[in-house]
Amino acid sequence: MADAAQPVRRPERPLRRATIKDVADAAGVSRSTASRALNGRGYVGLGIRERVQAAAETLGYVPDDMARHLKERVSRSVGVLVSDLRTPFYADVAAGISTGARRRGLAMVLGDGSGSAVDEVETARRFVALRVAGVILTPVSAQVTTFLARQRVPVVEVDRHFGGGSCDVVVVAGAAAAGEAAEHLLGLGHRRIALLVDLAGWSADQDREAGFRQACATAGVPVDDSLVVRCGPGVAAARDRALELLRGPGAPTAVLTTAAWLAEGVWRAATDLRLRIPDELSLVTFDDAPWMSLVTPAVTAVEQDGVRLGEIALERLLGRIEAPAEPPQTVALTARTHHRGSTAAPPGARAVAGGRRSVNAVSHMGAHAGQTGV
Amino acid sequence: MADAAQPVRRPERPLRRATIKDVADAAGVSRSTASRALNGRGYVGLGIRERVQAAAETLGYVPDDMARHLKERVSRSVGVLVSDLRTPFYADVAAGISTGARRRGLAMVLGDGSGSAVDEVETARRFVALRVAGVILTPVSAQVTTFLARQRVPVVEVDRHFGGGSCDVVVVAGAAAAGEAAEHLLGLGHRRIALLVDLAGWSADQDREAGFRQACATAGVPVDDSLVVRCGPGVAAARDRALELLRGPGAPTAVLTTAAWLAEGVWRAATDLRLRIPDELSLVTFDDAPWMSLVTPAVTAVEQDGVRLGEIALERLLGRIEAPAEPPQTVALTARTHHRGSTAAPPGARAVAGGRRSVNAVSHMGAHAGQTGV
DNA sequence: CTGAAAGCGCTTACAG
DNA sequence: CTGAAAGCGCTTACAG
Repeated sequence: MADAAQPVRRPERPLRRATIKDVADAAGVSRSTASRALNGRGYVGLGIRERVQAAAETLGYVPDDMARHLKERVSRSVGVLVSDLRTPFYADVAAGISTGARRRGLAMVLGDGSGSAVDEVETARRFVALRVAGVILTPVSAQVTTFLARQRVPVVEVDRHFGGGSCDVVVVAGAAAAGEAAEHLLGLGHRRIALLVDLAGWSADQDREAGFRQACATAGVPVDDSLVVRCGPGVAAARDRALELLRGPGAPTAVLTTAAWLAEGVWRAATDLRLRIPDELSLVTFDDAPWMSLVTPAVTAVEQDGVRLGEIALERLLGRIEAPAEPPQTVALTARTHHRGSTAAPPGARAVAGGRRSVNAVSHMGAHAGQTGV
Repeated sequence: MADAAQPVRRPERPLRRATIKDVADAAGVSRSTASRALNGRGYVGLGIRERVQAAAETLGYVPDDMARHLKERVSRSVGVLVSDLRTPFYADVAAGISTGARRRGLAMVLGDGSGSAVDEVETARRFVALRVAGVILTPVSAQVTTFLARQRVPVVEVDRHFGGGSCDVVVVAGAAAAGEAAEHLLGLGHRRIALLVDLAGWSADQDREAGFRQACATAGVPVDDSLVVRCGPGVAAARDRALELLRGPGAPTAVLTTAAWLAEGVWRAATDLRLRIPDELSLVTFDDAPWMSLVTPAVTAVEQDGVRLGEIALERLLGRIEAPAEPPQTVALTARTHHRGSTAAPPGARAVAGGRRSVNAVSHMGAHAGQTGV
């Protein structure tokens, strides 16, 4: 009996999280009024707003987005799916999206791929279950984009594309940058230039290869297909392939790589072979990484601004959400090249150049010399 | 009239996403039965399950997690808040959490701090609004943890701690590693060893400083406080401070840094000053980065396995969610040091060592020589 | 074994 | 200006 008479002790911090009903009760109003007072829509009596806000504050009330979303049918989150967060480029993309999302009060749900297409779709399914407003991804196959399209979820593909023009795409203008890199090397007098691309065969690498070949064709220099090598994944694999390449009889005098890890493989291989850069081997790469400006000589690199790519992708996604019916857009960012010390005329250029060109002539022609050969 | 007689054309892909009611209707059962058939709980008639699943498949049905969560009162997502995704260490932590989360079917909601405590709390509030099951963070202040604790959200602090033992913590055993690094340098004969730490003053850096001082004390070598320098944020700031330090009259013969970007600053400063490493300056750092094994000489570094840290943090969080009342735990990972070429005896060691020690004696004593001085 | 009903937390017409 | 009611999509006792 005594027990029954005791008032139930309300724990100071209830295990149950405060709901709008708690806030309404504390403020002495209805749930409707509390809701209106809190989110500022609709009329609310003088002084009521303050009272409700104070109650919310006291109770540490944080509205449940799930419930709100359920009612309002809108989402305040975006899904992001990148290949591998441990790769700085992808981390930068995620960082760019994150910054924009924070500014707009959006939550970012992030998944990183295991590389498998099936896992990607599984992650995308979680995004759909979470009812994200849209998805930004660096696709490893067409499957995710197709799945998401079927679910009517707006999609933006970053860095490479699989959708075949069926969704928005944000990339780096790789063909142009690869062309300029090739022209630079051709201008220095290189005739045997190797191109190392990711075995995965992303569209980004296809673009760059096309730009490379175009520049060579324009300069009238035939491309030796044995010098276009696909390798990966991972630095170790790249190093092995580079070792084969550089040690062979028809070794190139210059290498262009399409990713930082490919350049790292070449760098390590060159170190292994005691090949001096740039005297014996010139190196240019896509994807500027911190180490490239720390080593000696520093490596000439095409910067791909992942952060900017992410920011733009988010803008595109938001634009798409606003206007779902508009035709898909492809945004191509111009890449910036950091010219550093890893390129020079090929060894024995004076002799090899023969009737074509003297070393001095070459050096006067500058980065775009290759084009004068048209 | 004719119009009214026309059957309404159902769009092939309705704009409205399929709900469980659509699935139930298509399968000719009630919503309750459809729900049971789909999630495997409760009885369901023979053949019914298959029929419902087929209907779900056809309609591309993906259950709404928000609604499910609202009803079940459970969350299938975790919040992660790191300082800056562009810093490889934090990206690694996020990657480790992501991998574990994917395996467990959890979504990861990721925010990266703007560095400001206020923004951090704002992001944490979004996590609470999303009703995440728990939060893992690299805190910049005690505020977030306090806020989250008040909201009864389980928290794990990674890399550093502010909670004062009020929440779970997963860190690298920094004091021990710093002590070993100091012993290594002392063993080589260095007496003027600088310590560069992050100006931010994280607990991680405090630990390392303590380990460093302890090792020096044990070896009977007084620490010159002007050699303990706090700098940041950013490589440029670190480089400037390193320049001052290395150019001064009482310049150190060795430097220990607590982060990759600090080491980068020192490396650049040394390059600026044409200081030869390791002959004129020894360098040891925390936070192994790719460039450290690419430069010449390669840099001796204490590896902090961010990925592993993330994996363990997630495990701890899940453990905490299971057992909310258990006392908080601190997990300290032993750090692994990669000994490379950036350390050597100090310049003029033979002369300077004087009555104390000969260079040869030192080199025979190995990495732990410092301790023999006790 | 199945389905009608209740309810998770919220917001929004709508009636007063 | 306010509050009762409906309803977002889902699941789970519970009655049949």
